[in-house]
Amino acid sequence: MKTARLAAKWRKLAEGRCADKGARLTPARLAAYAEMLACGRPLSAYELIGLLEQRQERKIAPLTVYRHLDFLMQTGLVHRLQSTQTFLPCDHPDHAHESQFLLCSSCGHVDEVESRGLETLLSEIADQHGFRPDNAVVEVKGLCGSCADGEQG
Amino acid sequence: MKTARLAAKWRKLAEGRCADKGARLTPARLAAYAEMLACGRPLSAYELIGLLEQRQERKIAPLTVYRHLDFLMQTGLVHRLQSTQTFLPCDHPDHAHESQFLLCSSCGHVDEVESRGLETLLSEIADQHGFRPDNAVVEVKGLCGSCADGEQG
DNA sequence: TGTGGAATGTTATAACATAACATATTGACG
DNA sequence: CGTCAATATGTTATGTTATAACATTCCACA
Repeated sequence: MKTARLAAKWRKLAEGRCADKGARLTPARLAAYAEMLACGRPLSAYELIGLLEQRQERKIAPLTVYRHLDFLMQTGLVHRLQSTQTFLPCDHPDHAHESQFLLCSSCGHVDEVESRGLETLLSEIADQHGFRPDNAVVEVKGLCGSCADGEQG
Repeated sequence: MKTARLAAKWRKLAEGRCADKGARLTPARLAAYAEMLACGRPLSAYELIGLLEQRQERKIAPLTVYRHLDFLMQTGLVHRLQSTQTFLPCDHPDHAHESQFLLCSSCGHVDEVESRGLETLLSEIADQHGFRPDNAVVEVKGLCGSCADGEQG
């Protein structure tokens, strides 16, 4: 199968993550992951299908790609952005974590950040409401540094 | 038009919000809003269509309802939950604000909370990354008080 | 009372996601 | 090695969410 090139470092990390869980990082799954890494921006499932079809010169059913995405999310290699219905490779695949995202509405760039402080505060807020939190979606829309600069000088 | 009953208090608030913006709270828009308030839980657009069709005994095109939802969101009367693709009437329609949500994955109940502290922290985090925030999606999934209690005694 | 902007109606289609079932691949184990 | 069970993939169809393009109606205001 013809796949996007994937730096050895990322591949090692991905294989490590899967091995930990007894999960199989098959060629098809790796191909989807590599394509996402190569792209460098969030992709919708159907954009990803398009890229993979182009690369592999064959039809791929949506379900196939959704299954790969589910797998990659379960292993923590990929995140889903709820506010744009897109998927993004994790920026810190070397450890499990909750993430927060800064989405630039101008250039589409997404920054993945980790703030223990924010997670703590969210827990406290939940607690105040008698709520037992499981996981939190935090997606901030705005302008990234470059776009904000460009806008006013 | 046959619409769900809407407490005078909410109606006043809604009319006030619209008047402020020179927006017209038409019967159809009011009907959609009333139906959502009457329901008491988040609704998908198509669920709302179903309820309205039942109430009014006629077909309603998706686009119609999406337009009403867009209007209600612009006026701040309704929020959209990104992680479930559903819509929920605002719990504090008497003032503009950013909201955070606690979504119970067991009973479906959603609590809308406001935390200035959280908003401040999000701003700080954005600032640290040279990001200029516009608005933030914060949706915490977990178990509400009743469901958490029920689960373990 | 006409007229222009806002709102709604109508039809069609795009975009996102999963169901149900068949087949193939893998790996553990006798 | 063979075979069985589990996992992964393929195929077809369908369900769900959302918008496009254009016609018509409503309503405030000159």
